[in-house]
Amino acid sequence: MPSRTVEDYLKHLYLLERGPVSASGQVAMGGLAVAVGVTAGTATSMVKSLSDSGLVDYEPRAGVRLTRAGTKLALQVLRRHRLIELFLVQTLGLDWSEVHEEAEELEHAISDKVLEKIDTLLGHPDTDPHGDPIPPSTGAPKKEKLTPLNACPPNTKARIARVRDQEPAFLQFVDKHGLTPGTQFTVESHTPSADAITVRPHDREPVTLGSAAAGKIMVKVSK
Amino acid sequence: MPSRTVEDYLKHLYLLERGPVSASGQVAMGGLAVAVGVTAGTATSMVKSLSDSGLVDYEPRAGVRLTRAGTKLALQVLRRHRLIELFLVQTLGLDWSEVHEEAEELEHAISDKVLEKIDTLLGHPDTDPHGDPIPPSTGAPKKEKLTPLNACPPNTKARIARVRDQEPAFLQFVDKHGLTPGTQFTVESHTPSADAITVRPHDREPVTLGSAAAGKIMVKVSK
DNA sequence: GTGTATACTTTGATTAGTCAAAGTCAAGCC
DNA sequence: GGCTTGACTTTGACTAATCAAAGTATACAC
Repeated sequence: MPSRTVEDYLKHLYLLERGPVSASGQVAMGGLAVAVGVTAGTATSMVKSLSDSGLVDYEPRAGVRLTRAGTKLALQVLRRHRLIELFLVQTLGLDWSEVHEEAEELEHAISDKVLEKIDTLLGHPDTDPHGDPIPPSTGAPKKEKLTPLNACPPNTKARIARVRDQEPAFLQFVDKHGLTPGTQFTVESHTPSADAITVRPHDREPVTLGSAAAGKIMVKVSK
Repeated sequence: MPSRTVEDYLKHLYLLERGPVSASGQVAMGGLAVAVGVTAGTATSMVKSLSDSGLVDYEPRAGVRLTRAGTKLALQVLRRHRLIELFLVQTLGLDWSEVHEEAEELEHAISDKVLEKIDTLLGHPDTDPHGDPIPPSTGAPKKEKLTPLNACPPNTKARIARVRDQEPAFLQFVDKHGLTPGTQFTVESHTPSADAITVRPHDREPVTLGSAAAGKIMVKVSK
């Protein structure tokens, strides 16, 4: 049974590997250290020990990459995290802006038995409240082709699929303007020079976002 | 925020203080070490540090006792533990024989916010699935006057109030014969020389228990 | 090509929690 | 009163995880 520390490193490695910043598939030590919230030296020594356990491939000064075994464990952690988030929102009625924090703790404490009960109770969902895919109990999550909102030209009709940020303030903003996953909307205008994009969610007032914010919102364009 | 180790020591100290074996109110180091599952030396050094934090009073070679602050923390842990147990049984449908183990982990991971949501969802219950009182969010649990089943003479009519054991096998036995908290029953016979007591739960077949087993079942005698 | 900034690694120290084994105290027994 | 026994405490060592600071490598700039 890996320690919660190990689980955290693996989880963040997985997210960084598939994240927007990943170029070569190798994750830089600096980025990992920031993600996990430790100093660079700590990350180096921990990665060496993960490497000894066969969970990552590590090339000094080049970067880290999860092995198959490491990826499998990371997906299990992510599954727990995301099912817990959804459970907290749907069953216990917490606000979606606060469940990420809660799940950070619970993901290391919950047993498989309880997790599968939750999965059943929720009807085997495949995304969490932020639209992030919930990995199945074995294997990798299926990936959908999504477009960042800041890449959508005017008049695009699409559906919010995913909000890639866990900042409570941002999530509350998104919620307030009806941009939660599942919402249909139309791009009203997009002015790259002004760094702004205006969208009108279905049945709602239009809202204008800066490009950085819009980049965190992934959408599924209607055919 | 106390570590989970500290929480565990405090919780066990509380249970030992009120437990059947407590004579002077002071808890012996040996008993504490066994309860927490560490060696005696470890218990000694941990208790010294709890004493430095003002959570216990410690007299070397005499024993330990929770301070007011320590008791308060212990009650918070116990509240979490017992609410989680009930939640796992009622909301997620786990078997009562297995929830103790699950709650041992979750009690250290759950936030106050989530706990209060659970409390509300369950309708502010005051006992857990084993009949153990759930301490209120502040203050001590109110205590009910209960009698151990092995102290009941024949023809006593009573209600099962509490089952003081967490062994899955015992709990499954109790469940199978309908001796769960809340059940009304009559004592059919009690033969101290044979160390046996036979009870008939309402609407069920009679069942015979040894004195040790019966001593773990606390009942509320009908007036 | 040499130099320097930046990213990374190494080193040494620290903390929490643990165990095994050696040491000490106190109670009761002869 | 001295001895033994068992409970407790002390000591020394270990592991996992961490940081700060010193050391090293690489890439890029010129």
